[in-house]
Amino acid sequence: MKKELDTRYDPKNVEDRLYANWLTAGHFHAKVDEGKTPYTIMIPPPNITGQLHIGHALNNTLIDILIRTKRMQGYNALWMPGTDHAAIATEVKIVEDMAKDGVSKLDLGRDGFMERAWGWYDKYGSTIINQLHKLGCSCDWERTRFTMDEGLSDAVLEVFVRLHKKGFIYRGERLINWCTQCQTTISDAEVEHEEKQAGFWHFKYPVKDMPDTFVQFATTRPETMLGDVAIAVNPNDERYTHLVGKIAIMPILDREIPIIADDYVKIDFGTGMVKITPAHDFNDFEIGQRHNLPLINIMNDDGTINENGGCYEGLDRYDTRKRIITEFEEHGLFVKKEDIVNAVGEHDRCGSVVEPLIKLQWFVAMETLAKPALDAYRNEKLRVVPSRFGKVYAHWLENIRDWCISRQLWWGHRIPAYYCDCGEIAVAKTTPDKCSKCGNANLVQDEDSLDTWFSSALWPFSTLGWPKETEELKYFYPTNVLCTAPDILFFWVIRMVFSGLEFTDQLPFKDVFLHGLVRDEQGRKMSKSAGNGIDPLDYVERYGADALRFSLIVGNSAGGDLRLYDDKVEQARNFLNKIWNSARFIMMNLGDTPPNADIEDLTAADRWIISLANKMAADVTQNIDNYELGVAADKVYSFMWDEFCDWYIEMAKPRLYNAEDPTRDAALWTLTYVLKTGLKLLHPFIPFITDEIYTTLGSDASIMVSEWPKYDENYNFAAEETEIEHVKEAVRAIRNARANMNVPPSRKAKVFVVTGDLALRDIFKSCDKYIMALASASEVAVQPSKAGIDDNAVSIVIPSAEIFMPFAELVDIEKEKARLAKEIEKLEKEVGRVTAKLNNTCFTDKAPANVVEEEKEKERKYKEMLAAVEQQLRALK
RNA sequence: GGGCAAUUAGCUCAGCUGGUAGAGCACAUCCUUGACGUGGAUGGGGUCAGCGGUUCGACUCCGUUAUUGCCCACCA
Repeated sequence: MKKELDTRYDPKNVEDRLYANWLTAGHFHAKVDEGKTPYTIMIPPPNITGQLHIGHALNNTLIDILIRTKRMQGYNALWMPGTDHAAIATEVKIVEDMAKDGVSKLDLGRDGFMERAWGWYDKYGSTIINQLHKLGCSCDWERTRFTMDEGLSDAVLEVFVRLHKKGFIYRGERLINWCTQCQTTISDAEVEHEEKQAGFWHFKYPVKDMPDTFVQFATTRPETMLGDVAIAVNPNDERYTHLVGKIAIMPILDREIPIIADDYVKIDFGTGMVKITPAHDFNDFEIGQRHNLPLINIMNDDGTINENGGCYEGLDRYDTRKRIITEFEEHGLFVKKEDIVNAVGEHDRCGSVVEPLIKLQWFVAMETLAKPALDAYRNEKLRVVPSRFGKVYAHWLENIRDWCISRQLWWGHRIPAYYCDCGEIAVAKTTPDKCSKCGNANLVQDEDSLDTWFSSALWPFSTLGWPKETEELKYFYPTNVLCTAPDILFFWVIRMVFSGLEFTDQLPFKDVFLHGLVRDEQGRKMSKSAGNGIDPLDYVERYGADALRFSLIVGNSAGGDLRLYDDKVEQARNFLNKIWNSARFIMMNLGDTPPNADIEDLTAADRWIISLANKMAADVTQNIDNYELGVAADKVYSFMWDEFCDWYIEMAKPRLYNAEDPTRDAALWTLTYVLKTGLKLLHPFIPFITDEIYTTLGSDASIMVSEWPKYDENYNFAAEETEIEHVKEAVRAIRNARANMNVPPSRKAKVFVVTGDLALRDIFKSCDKYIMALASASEVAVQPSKAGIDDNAVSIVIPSAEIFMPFAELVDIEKEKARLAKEIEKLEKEVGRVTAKLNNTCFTDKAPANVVEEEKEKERKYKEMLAAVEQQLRALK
């Protein structure tokens, strides 16, 4: 049944309706099916705290393109969705929310807090997931998982216990990064270093029993002097050899500290003397270990000074800094302040300055685990796209340090360690009945929870049921590709790789496909604080999901950042409208029965466009396989708009408008066939409009379960491709000449096409109606010579022919002469260039034969054209 | 301090394995032709950042400089 479409495409009438249809039809759901090859992608689980932002939109559009393509190609495509509990990010939000009600964590207690947190989860946990529907994401929603699900939590416990058993998880007192704001430890990856202007204060300490002798040093953190336990110099520093072994006095506390020698100290930096504070600096910690120095912790968890700071106890760290400087000044022990640029570690969540503190924490020993992850990359088992990020991946693994996994938070997986009064620690998935050593039944579980990335590291297999050996796990795992932004390469990607290798003996994915950041029109990073964030749903509202998706993809390369703004989305919207109208046009001309045509019935134009579509299908498929999605989108875009709409449809019109035309059905068949091919290739990018058109065209089933176009040698028409190129060339030349003379399209002209080549004459004759339709010609005469053509006719030379248009009354002879002269100049230049190249024996000797042959052909052609134009110029009176 | 990118038309960006540069927007002229003015036709505009090198030939490979951006890093 023939249907009419509106003149404009309105996504509002389409998107929600189709999405509901897809859900009802169950097209997103992937079941284990040994008869099909699985293709799996795990969603990078969004935090339950947030709203969908433009980065999610890009990420999930990319994934959806891959998934939809593979699904159409016949793979059993599973896109597993889910969310991340995002320990600290969520806990901070919940605490803020509680504060509005005047309630604190301590008020509620652990159980009360968790209850409230789950309430938060119930309320907001699905926000982003639901917003993904709007984008058209074809996730298998029936399989939605959450990192704190029962199954995933079980996986976390299993992993913790196994790693502990193997000795990879240990508990120890180490220097860790402490956030005084969030009051928790954080991992190295969570510390951001930013270069900032900082003070660099120089002080001196007196030396015991050596009047008028001082040790002078500098620090960016004077408050840590309260924890100084030594002064170090380089053992080869002759200036200070006599001081090594002596005792310096830390004046405020009257603490006696040794002067030691250590290679770490650089002789030529500063005074060559360094204060050593093992409890508050990573380097100093190591030096302390080497020299058996005590650890003096001077700081409370909230950043105030503790009892070890003498009279500074209770004072904030920065107030202490100021006071200490003043106090040293008063004692004449302050030397000077320098302004330097220094990289200070800040917590990536809250931005407050991180303090290295000594704490008893849980760690994962990384050295052994990292090795296979590194090997997988080096042996090219793991492919990183774009490849440059592979180096970043490798560099991180080569320099990896142990991973601090305990967090002083409640929202998360509680560490399965149980303490007995006797000192015994049990690590087990469930609370042990009694202590295995002393039999005491009163075991107390560790208060801390795990780093949020500990659970997301297991995501590719925990979501499929691991540690249970489910059939889903066997079938869908390992996944095919992990698609995400490079900023979580260290946090997440690397940890999934080593976890996968350790627990499943397989890489969790074969490819890592990394994309860039979405920026605003000025190229700034989008952020809430800058107020330049774009709500993707706003674009969906204004232009539709397809337009947003397409604007995020077209013209972008893998890993590259992209700017997004209205113009771009409008461009995409216009493209959708173009597609829509091409379909509308075709449907208007379609009869009640579907058009039918055999290959023999097809004209050159039909074969030409079919051949292009055929090649494009192969090209685009390859681009998608290589994650060159921007290139793929670009190719279909210009095919559909330039070749199909602007050329083919226009060529088909005269045939459609003539009911008697014997090739009318062939044209209709071709139009439908090529449109469908284009729609299919576009469907992964713009799922809604393509399905709407496809089904309106008469298909009962959604395009998303149709077959992906494949290259078909039967549809390769090389000869017709060049034939139509000749015709296009002629049309362009005529249009060009007419535009030059300002001849309106309404004024038709007779066109003479002159060529000595019989085959070319046949082509032009058979395509005369195209030239008439496309180049405003009233009549096309194809002939072997110029016989009968007025000398003053406008003449144009193209490689395949000479074209004449008798426009005598319109032609300004002088202008025409000038135009031809310019043409001659252009051709002479070409001839000169090609001839020079061919006269160069280096070129003819060394260049491949086909290249030389091509150049010779060009030379012949240009010379021929030049001669023709020269003759025309002479002919003008 | 290292590492990695980018530098192509006025603007935003494509350009795979080396063979005389492309798109969108903007601009100019024209067209209300029976799908679309969210359209069509034609045109102007680039020594592909600079300098060296490899090559018959380089936007494309190598080196180097400059500018910009990102990542990593315990120099007190």
